[in-house]
Amino acid sequence: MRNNREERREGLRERLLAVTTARIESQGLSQLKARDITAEAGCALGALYTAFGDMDELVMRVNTATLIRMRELIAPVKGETPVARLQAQARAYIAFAMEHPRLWAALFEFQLSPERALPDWMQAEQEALMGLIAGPLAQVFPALPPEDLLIRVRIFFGAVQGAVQLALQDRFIAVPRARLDAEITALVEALCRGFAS
Amino acid sequence: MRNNREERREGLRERLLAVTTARIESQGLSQLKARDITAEAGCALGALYTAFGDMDELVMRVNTATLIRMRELIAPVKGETPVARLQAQARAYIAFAMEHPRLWAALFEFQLSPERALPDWMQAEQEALMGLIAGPLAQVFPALPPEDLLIRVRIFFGAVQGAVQLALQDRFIAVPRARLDAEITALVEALCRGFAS
DNA sequence: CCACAAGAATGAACGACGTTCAATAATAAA
DNA sequence: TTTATTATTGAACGTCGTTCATTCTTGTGG
Repeated sequence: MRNNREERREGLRERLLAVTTARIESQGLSQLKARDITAEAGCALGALYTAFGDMDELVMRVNTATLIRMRELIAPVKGETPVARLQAQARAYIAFAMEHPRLWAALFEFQLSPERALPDWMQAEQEALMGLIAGPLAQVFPALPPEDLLIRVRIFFGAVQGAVQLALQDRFIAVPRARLDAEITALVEALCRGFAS
Repeated sequence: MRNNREERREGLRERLLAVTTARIESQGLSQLKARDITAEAGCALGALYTAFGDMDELVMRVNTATLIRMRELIAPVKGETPVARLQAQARAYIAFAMEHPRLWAALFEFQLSPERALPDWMQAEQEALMGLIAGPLAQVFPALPPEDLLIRVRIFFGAVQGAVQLALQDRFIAVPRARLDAEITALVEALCRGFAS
């Protein structure tokens, strides 16, 4: 049975992914150890390397799954206007970040070795997430050529992401949820109104 | 001679700081090793721990020095209006980030263990850097109460920082320097005009 | 049902890392 | 010069990710 083999292999992969996701969510990326993961998953240390190339790949699989979860949350968000839609999307982003702070933090705490290439499947998901705001942004800036829109999307996404990150992980100035929502909503409004279309 | 002792001790500290700074700048934070640093500084491995508590403290000293360098570059920047000044400050920030990309990246790549407190001297320098934009921002938003201004400063700083970071470290969409300057200048303009004062 | 080849799982071993500390060397005091 | 104090040293330690010879399991042909 070829089937049986691949099923077992896939089962191990899924168990490892689930355990790793749970451990990142409960203790953070920095506390992640291969020995803890395999012990909790009920397999040998070396088994991890039969399912994934290395720890980096495992973490990137978890992060990609996180990006997918975020995309599935943000994609259906609607709005009466393109701007209202972008604002609602930003609030959905905040909601996820506050609900799963360590999973969300792992997205940027993880640093791939500089010489290694980002896997296609992760790059694709990053672009898919950014693609969610490309549509509304194209409506807000109808005169912008496609290649300029790519840059604008990144500036926009980076601005929202950076503001949320600084607000949420600042240890000294606690920003209440409602206040953060209001600030980021205003931020999106400002970006849409203020940029040259 | 008490003097002689402290001088030697301080000399070692400065040599280690200089070597660490140079190594971060040339190879990045991820390639930093205690053995390399002490070998290049001409001291024993253990000597590092007579000068600094651990590697984290050494890196935070370098990062704090980087924050100081940035502040010294940004502080004298003037502008005809508060908004123009903020824009010029943002461009100075970009200039530093592009001139010293790995030193700049080390500022957010470094992650202090969650249970450890950020040292006062680093927190103070972070606040000093943010304080540079508090003045102009207070002029732009004169009606904002002081405690709300603290939050606004963080949203503002985070947005610029996030946009620059995503633009500079994106491996697929290269944003030319002139274009980044223009985008961030527009971003600052939009933030100042768009937010409720 | 058995024997056997192919593949998967195992965990001891490896090398690299940050950190520690008993031993040594250097320095100031007597 | 002798002695007490302090600074420096680098071997050793514990922990980590990763590898790989060995063992066990599984699917197949007689």
